[in-house]
Amino acid sequence: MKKNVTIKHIAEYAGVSFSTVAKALRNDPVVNEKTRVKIHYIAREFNYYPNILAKGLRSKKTKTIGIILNDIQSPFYSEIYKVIGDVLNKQGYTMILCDSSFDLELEKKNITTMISQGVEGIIISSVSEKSDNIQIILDYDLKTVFIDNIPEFSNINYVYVNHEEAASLAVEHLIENGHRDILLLNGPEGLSSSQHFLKGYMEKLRASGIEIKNELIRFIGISVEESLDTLKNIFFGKDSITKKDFTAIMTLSDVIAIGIYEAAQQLQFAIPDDYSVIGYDNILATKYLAPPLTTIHQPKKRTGLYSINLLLEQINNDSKELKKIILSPELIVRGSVKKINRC
Amino acid sequence: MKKNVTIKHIAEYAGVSFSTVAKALRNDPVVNEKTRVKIHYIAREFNYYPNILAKGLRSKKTKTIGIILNDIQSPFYSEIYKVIGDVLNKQGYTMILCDSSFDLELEKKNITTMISQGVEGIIISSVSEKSDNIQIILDYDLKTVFIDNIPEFSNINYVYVNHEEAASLAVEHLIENGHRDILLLNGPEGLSSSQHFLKGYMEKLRASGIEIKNELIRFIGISVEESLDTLKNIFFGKDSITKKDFTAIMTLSDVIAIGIYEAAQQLQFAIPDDYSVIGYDNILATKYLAPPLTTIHQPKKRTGLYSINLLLEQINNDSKELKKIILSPELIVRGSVKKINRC
DNA sequence: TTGTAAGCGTTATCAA
DNA sequence: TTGATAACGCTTACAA
Repeated sequence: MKKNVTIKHIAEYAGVSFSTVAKALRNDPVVNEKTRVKIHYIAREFNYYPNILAKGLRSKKTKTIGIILNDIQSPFYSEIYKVIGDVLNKQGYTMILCDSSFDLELEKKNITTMISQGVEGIIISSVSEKSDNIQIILDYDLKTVFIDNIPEFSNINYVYVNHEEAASLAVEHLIENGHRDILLLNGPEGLSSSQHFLKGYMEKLRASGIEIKNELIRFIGISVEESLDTLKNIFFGKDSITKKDFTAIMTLSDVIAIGIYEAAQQLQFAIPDDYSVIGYDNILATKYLAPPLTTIHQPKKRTGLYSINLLLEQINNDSKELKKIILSPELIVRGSVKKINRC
Repeated sequence: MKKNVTIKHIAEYAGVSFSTVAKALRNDPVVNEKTRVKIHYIAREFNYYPNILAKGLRSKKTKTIGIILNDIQSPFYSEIYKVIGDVLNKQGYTMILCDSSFDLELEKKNITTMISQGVEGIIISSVSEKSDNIQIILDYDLKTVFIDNIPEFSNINYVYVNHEEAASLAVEHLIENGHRDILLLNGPEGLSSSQHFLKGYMEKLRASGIEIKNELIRFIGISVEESLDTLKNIFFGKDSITKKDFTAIMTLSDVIAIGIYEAAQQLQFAIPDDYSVIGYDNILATKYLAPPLTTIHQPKKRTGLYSINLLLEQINNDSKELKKIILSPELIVRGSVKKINRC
């Protein structure tokens, strides 16, 4: 790495003191117009890059914010942080992105790293709703917006899409189409989204007078593979239920739903003729699947926008005011649910 | 933000000097085992988070690396930086992610920000192959691995998937299936990937004795929308060509191909009966589209893995050795190409 | 309008 | 084995 050009070098060359350079570079009106211009010119000539570390160390302004998610590859999250990144870029902030992979230890490491890095704030989709990790954030008084779940702490900002309502919407649509035995391919059991989703599933079923069967509720990782494996086991008789025990499948994520499409190919069943399927998230590709996936839309762009605006507002106004935003999901009817007549 | 706990606070409480604390925290064997343990204990009690800014300022080791891409939301890139992030996390590095949106000015800003942030190295998919931006990187002697294109500078590390070969593979497959009039929905004209891809397209056509028609070559943004718009214009007679002028479409990206699927829905044509389609990248969802998309696979995981390993190697060994890796794409035949008999 | 000096939280060197 | 001190590059009073 080449030795860095600092304000001292510029000062020396310009024949002024380094604090004058500092002021000139910040366009402090106190400095003479001529010297200001000259110093800017020299800085440019010398390829001067201000050292954010030094700046941050002194002023506590690092112009950096952290994003901590459980799966940065997921199209769901990437749509969210895309808009966050755009806003940040416009405001001169940089974004540190971390993946917790649904792991509390990793999440803890990510949080402490963020603190060590001196971020001005974070947006986090936490692994759990009441872990010690959240306490770390609270203790440190780190400016934070939670997304995708609602931690069980009152003094917290969040932007949340109502997963319970989403599950309710899905169950309702399935029931309207004659389904009663609905296999739920949920996310990991420890994940709060899974719990909210489960709650919506159960309550809607109960409200409709349909018996809840525990064997139809599965907690799996959010991936094509785990979804596929689950169905394989069922089809190959390695499971407590058989392929006759349900007529519809709903999932916590479109990615899991895609796993069902893969299973359909491998196990030779038809969607929606053999099983109706409803996903969740409404990621880009779902519209073009065969058949187009009926799913529950999450307002991802708004989640991103609201969360970053909330965070920036807190940072800029040093505000302590709590903001809680709950967004509603929306049913998108396409072609993966079929009306059936029960005997 | 709460006032930070520093080694000075710990030192005071422990009744030792702060430099002893520093050594103890780094497990320097020179310090007495008892004091070492005591200091670690206190640090933990006090919620001490080492200040990376100060550390970086002093030691030049920020444990941070930067990733600069043209579209962080793209499933293609996200698969790449997912593996990069995993490796980084394991090694105690953090990742700054920036989006250049195919814009040279934004890219420049991203690069200078990275430098200002004191990253130890960057992985970049540059907008162009010979911009001043690359010169900035070279001038600063910033440790860098280029991906997804090959800048026209000799002293550079890269991991590149041969786009020319990819286009060639696509054209070949189309020709084998009887197609001669192949609409190319390429990326932005200024993008080097587009140029490589174009070259492969043209050379394969030429080698096969097929006339190259310039009207069949289109440079568009990599998005569903622009792809859709292009086809709409053609269908609505707002273009120099008509819908009869081609029998197949190939694209620089699966995302563009998805735009064709959208167009098929809106404009009521059938894939592959009316048009054969070949994509590029092989992103997750393509396998489940209707019909499953025939595409050219890019080894994304390997691109990520090789590039981060290359970079880390450079950083850790302070090596100046140049490494150039070229990976080969691979044709994935699925259902979106149909054999036709020309009259 | 410009310069001086202290300090941010570390690391690293040298002395005790 | 521990402590004092300078330095990293910047911001920010305060003095000139």
